[in-house]
Amino acid sequence: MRQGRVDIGQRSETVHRANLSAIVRGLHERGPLSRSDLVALTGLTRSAIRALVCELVDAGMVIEEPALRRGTPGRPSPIARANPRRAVVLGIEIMVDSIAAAIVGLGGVTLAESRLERTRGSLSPDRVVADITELTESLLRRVAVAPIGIGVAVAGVVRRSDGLVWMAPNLGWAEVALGERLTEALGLAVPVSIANDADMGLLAEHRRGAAVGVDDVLYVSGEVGVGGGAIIGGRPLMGVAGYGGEIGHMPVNPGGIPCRCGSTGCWETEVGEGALLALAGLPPDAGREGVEAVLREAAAGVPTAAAALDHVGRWLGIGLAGLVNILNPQLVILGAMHGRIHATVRPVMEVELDRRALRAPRESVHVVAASLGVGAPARGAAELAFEPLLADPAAFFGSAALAPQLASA
Amino acid sequence: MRQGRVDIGQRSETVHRANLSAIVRGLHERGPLSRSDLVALTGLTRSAIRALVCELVDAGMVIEEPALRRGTPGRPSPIARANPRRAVVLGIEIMVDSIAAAIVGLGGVTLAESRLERTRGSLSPDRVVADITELTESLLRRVAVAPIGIGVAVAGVVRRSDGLVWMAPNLGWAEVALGERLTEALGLAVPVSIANDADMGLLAEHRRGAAVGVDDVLYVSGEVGVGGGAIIGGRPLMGVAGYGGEIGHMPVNPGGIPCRCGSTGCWETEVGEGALLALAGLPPDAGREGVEAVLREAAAGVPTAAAALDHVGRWLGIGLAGLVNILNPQLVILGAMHGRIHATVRPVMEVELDRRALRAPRESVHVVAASLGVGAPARGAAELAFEPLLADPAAFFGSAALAPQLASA
DNA sequence: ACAAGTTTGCAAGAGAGGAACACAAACGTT
DNA sequence: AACGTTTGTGTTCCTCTCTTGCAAACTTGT
Repeated sequence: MRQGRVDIGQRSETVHRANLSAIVRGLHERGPLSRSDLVALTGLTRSAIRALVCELVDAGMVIEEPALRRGTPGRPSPIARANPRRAVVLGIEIMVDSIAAAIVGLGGVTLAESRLERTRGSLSPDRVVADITELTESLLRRVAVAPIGIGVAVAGVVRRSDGLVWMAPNLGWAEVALGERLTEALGLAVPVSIANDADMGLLAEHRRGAAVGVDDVLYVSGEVGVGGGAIIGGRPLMGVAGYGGEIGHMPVNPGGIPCRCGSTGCWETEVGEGALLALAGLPPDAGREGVEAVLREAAAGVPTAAAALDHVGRWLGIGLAGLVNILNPQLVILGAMHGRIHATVRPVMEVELDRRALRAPRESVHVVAASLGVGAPARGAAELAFEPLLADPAAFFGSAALAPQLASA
Repeated sequence: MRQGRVDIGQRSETVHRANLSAIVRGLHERGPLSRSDLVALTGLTRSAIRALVCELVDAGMVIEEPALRRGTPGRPSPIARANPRRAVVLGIEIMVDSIAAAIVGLGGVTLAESRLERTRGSLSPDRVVADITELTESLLRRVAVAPIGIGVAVAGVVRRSDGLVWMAPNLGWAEVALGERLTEALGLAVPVSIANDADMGLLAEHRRGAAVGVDDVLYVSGEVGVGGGAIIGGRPLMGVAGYGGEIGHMPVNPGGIPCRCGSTGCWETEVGEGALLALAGLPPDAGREGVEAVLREAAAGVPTAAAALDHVGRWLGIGLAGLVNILNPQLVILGAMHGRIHATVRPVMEVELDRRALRAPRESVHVVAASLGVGAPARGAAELAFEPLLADPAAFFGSAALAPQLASA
């Protein structure tokens, strides 16, 4: 009767699950909360909160601390806090020039992290999988807690369902079954979720950065390519297969420069790192240092550098205008290269935005630079890996996370 | 304690509400279902379904019919069907050249409808409100049932929260408080929801048309302007203020033709009705008949007409490629003018789409013409007006909809 | 020390769906 | 025409979960 599909009917058990979820999610996302805070957050009664919190304490998910006097009248309310060592996840990022991994505990605490710098273009799937295995095993040895999930952010177009990396031009990958390969290589019997790096950068900003509490956010992250992600109505924009958010390849100038995707005049050809470096007369492989050099030169009054930034800023505004009209976000976050040039190009960008976005959506949007720096995708990937636990904490009551069960050990 | 905000905590009452909602929504969207269908749909037990259906029958929302033999073994299951006269809504559309209203009953049956043709540009807010009042009162007199909600689709940029029409260039409106004015003029003590016409056309297609069961849909509807809407992950893309979906004003050719929005090279300037007519050498006010003339001429081999369609088709593909990359929809529905020219321009459109959309999202998308014709926005508006009832049927158990309570009467 | 205000803890109560059983109706076979 | 099989209803009792109401605990301010 109850086949694989989602049953929309609800039962008392569903209620309990949802309420446990609300508490754990609240503690994970907002930090420690008193019981009365939880009453206010959920709208449940004190008795219900008491029972639920006790259940979570018994399961080890939550630690309750005696109380603390806040100078307000009334009996002080005990503080509940997520137990970071009761459930940890592994957040991994595979970027163009580095690979990083972090172990994050419930509540969002980073317990350990490590990064390998790599030169661009030298990242074969085999090598990456080997690097990640090594990073991961050393981190897990250090922390000695078995993770409940693994999230991976990768700079490419990813099918969410099975973690197939359809295309990652900057890594030179095509159709790499990264999900399968990592599951096998790590040998940990937990789910591995693969996602796009920009989507994960956005998730990190939404949980821990500039977009906390904002339900309609657009994220633009320009590294070698221009990636992006969006949160619409509080939920990540994924699309039917999880390929959504590839804003770098929207045509903004169809008669323009050929793009490596096969089209011409994609946004990426006008606002990508390559465009900025080329206009500034720097070699295309100058990378992040090249961008810094352009910013320095422009500040020093070098005309080509200033013109390059002007061009990129202008086209940034043009593309954002379209996206603002389509998505009506409350916030636009510029990450990576675009975050770094934001302060400089802001005036020209806003000229185009003012001119080309419809007045109504224009007035409801703010554009800011990302607040999290390097490592944001890994943190977002960790949040992704936490999602099953946050959605149904009771499903994890049984698993004793404290016994490390490494693949090699 | 339980202030205005949404409490995320659940209680047994929530479960009951959700289950009633699932049943009513199922009957409304899918048509009559047997009790055992409802068991399969919800995953609840027979006992629970029985109790819930009986409750709905007692409230008059649902009519249960004896059974009917279907030639399958087993005891026949009684058929539950939504009672169309127990709850009706008013769906209204304000388009460039006509105003229409329909009374739709629970289950999606149109009980009465009426349309006023108007010449373009002659639609002042006062006149429109008066026309709607008249249309509505005559329909309500005919049906003699008081509506539980009113939905209005209007060809303009609308703020959902209060029904402010921020801008409707084709009607010549700016900042018209349509929600307030209609609430007052109609004098019915029920909520009036205003929305964009394309969003409502899409909602109609999603509930009753080509997009039934599809959770990621993009809708493009070109009339005088080019409007659009999207459903992402099963939910309408609204954005922070409900302005989302204004795809007509994404810049696709920033050095191109000035757009009436103040920008240049908006998609609308390349694929709007105005562009087609101008390229075909017809006057800009030739309207829908002009488009038909262009299609006829092209079929007859007139070069300018063919070239005009080629241009529009090509740019249609270019813009769709960007949108497909951004949203990764499963289905693109072309409504209004774009639905009519779809069959003709399909080849060139697909050339651009194949070339400019990334392979992964391109392969997961189908482009089709709208399946609902004239009147789709009004049907969508009716669905919008039903939403509160579908979300919480029990809240409407008290109200006796059968006593007509007209404004004038 | 006392009053006021807030929160905890506990026990009883109410709402809602689940499980199991008996029974009913239709189909196909013998 | 009688049989068993299948599918589904109706009913009763049970379990789960949150709410209600009351007394006690704790802090602040007078």
